[in-house]
Amino acid sequence: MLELRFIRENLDLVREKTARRGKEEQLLDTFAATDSRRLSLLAEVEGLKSTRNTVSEQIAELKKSGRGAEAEPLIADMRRANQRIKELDGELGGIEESLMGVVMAIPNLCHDSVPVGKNEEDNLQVKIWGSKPAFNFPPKPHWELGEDLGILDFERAAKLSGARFALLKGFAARLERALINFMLDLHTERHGYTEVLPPFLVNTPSMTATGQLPKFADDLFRIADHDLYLIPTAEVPVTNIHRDETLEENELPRKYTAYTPCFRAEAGSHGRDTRGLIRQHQFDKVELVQFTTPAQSEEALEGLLADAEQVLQLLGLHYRVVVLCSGDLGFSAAKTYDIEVWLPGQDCFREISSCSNFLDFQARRGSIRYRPSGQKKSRLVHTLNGSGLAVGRTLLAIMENYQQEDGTIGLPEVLLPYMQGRL
RNA sequence: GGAGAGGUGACCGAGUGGCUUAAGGUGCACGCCUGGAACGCGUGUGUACGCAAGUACCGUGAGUUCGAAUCUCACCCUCUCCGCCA
Repeated sequence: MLELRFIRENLDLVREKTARRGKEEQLLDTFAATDSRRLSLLAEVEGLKSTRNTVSEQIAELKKSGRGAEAEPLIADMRRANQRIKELDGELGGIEESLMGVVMAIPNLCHDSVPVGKNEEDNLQVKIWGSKPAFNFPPKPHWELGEDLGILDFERAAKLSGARFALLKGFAARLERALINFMLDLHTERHGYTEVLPPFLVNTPSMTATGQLPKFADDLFRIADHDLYLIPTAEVPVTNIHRDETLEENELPRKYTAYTPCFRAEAGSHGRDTRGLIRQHQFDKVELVQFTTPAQSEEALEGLLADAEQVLQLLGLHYRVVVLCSGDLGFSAAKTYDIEVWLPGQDCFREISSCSNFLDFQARRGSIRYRPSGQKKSRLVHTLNGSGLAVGRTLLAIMENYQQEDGTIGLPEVLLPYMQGRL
């Protein structure tokens, strides 16, 4: 969420930056009208309340000094004033609700280093690492490899749960677990993150702070009869650890890593990526989350990206980094790097990590602050997060990149300690 | 799920209708004192909205009242005991 006063004073800038994302410019007109209506209502009702407070004190004085009778006309006045206050408060409540609706729907401002563009075709490649592995046989997609080896079972998963679920067996299940441990060990031991294991169900305020609600409820699974949602990413519980808190400046940056399963309804993606592990309702992810001062966040994004890249480098997987253009940027993000891993079985790069700087957009929604050393006024922190990495996609990338002519799968050396040294 | 106790500022803790402008303490910041420190003394110490005056905020939401931290109702959370359970 952007600051109310900032939008009011920079209406054209916000309008222009929202337009760069290619959406919802008319929101800003609604904002302007609703905002000024709110301000005038506020002035009127606060004036009345101010009077009421003064008069109530007078009434107290009169009653105390035994002149209760003289208070009667004042009390009658206040009864009338309260009528009006009630009306205005009611109207104000309605206005504020719709204003909130508008402000919550305005996306973050994109960072000036973000290329302007319409969709993913305008994303800018900023780095490429490694090279495509050479095969002297036609490489297969992971679903064929997995079904042939009996380690990926989509049919039975469909029986259990439906489409977009997978049953991992034997080597695949073991490899999934190995990858989780490998990633967590790397980030905690070498990159300075603190490991956390958060709840996988969160409430509405948590989903609202990170930006999934109110706009994107359709993407979430909700628990019937409870104010609880299955998390679509560990970003939600981990960022919310410090919701409604004030941190000390010397505690920043704070870096957390968490393994969680992630649950996504994938509404609106019917027919896309229907085969294999690419797009599931449930998948595992190791997430990186950072809380920083405003001065630190730009550099922190580069660091977070490097931490995620390190996983692929150690696994020996060919990848590239793209910076998302304005039109492809997520709602809450000011800047996002996607890491895309090479998949020889499908002859393309696919997203395996998304690393974003949210500036104070989430911090304002969740009231996450820090106190600059020696100052009494607190400020909003900056939040960042990124996948480090999506575990399911890492698994399938290993399967496709390390496949052998006989249909078996090799292993990156760094995983051997996690796989008891063998398949 | 049942019974009981409780939720007040960064923290502890007082406060059952109007000098509460939330006492007192701890912590923290700044200043004085000191060769330097401790002790002591003094000052300050939240958030949101608003250009400001000001308004709102004592778990959340409704209500009663001229006036609510304080009274009423509902809900949420924490603790103890019981039941159930991995």
